[in-house]
Amino acid sequence: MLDIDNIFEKIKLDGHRLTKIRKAMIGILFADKCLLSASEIRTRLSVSGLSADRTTVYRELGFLLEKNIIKEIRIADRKTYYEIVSPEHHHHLVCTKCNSVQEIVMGNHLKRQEDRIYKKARFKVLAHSLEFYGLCRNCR
Amino acid sequence: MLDIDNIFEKIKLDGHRLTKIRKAMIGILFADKCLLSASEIRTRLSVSGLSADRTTVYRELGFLLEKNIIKEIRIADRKTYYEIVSPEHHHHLVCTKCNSVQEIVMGNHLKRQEDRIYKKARFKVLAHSLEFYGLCRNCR
DNA sequence: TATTTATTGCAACAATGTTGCAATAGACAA
DNA sequence: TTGTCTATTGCAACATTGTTGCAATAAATA
Ligand SMILES: [Mn+2]
Ligand SMILES: [Mn+2]
Ligand SMILES: [Zn+2]
Ligand SMILES: [Zn+2]
Repeated sequence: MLDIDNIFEKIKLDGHRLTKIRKAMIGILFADKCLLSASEIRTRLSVSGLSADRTTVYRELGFLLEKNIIKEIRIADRKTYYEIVSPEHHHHLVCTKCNSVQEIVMGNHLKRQEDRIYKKARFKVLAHSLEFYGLCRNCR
Repeated sequence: MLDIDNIFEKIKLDGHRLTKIRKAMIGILFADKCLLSASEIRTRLSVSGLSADRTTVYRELGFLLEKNIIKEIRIADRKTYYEIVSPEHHHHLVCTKCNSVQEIVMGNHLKRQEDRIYKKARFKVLAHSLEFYGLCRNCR
C-alpha cells in the first residue's frame, strides 16, 4: 500500500469506480497520513471545491476500510479517526496540550506480550490498539 | 480506592452530597468493575427502581471522573465505557465474537517503552491506552 | 453515444453527549 | 423536627456523529 496509483488501480480492478470524491478522499488521506476525522475530511473536500454529503463520506470511509486501504483509530476525544494503512505498524503519541500527533514504531514487544496472553489466558489476540498521551517536545 | 465506603466518605468530606443516584451509580460501577457504558448504567439504575435522566448520568460520570473515582475507556465499538479506578493498572482483552471482556495486568513493559519514547522523541508520556482484540477461550 | 449500475444526495432517523434554567432534595443548624 | 442553603436533578432544546431507504446522477464500457 505504498503508491496512490496502485490503490486507484486496485479499486478499478475490483470493479469499482474512480469518482471525483473517491479520488479526492484517498488523496486527502494520503497527503495527511495520520488521524483525520470524518468531519475533517469533509471540510478538506469542500475547501478543495468538492462538496460531499456526510452520508457519502461515511460510505466511502466504509468502503476504504473494507478494502483495507485505511484503518480506524479511536483516541481519547470521542472521535473516530482514519488513516492510510501503512506498511509499518505504528502507534501514536498524542500531545494533550497542543493536540499534535506523532507516530512511533515499537518493535515486537507487544508480540511477546500477546504470546504470553495466549499462554496465560488462552485468549488469541488478533489486533490491539495502543496510543500514548502526554506532552510533546514543544509543550513540556 | 478499595472500599466503597471510603469513597462515600471522601465525597462527603469534599462537601458533596450522597444522593440516591450517586450512591447507586457508584454501587453499580463497583459491582461490575469493568467497562460499563452510560446507557448501560442508566438501564441498571432503572432496573433497580431509580430512574435518572440521561443528563444526570452524564453529569455524575463527569463528577466521578473529576474525583478520579472512575476512568474512561474507549474500545473499538464507538462507545465510551467507564470503570472504577482500581489499584492495579490493567488492560483489556475484548473478544470480538462474544463481546466478553477480561482484564490483564502487564507488568512494567510499557514503562520501559515510555522511557525509550522520551529519549527518542522527547515526548513525555503521561498516560496510555492499550486494549487487545481477539478470540476468548470459549470462542476460538 | 447509449447502456448499465455503482455512487451520490436527500430526507428522516437513532444514539450519544451538552447546556441553561427552574424545581427538588441532601446536609446541617436551630 | 423544622427551616435554610445550595448541590443536584429533570426537562427542553440543541449539537455531533453515524445510519438507512430511495430516487437521481455519473463513471465505465460497449
Ligand atoms: Mn498514524
Ligand atoms: Mn477493567
Ligand atoms: Zn504539544
Ligand atoms: Zn468470546
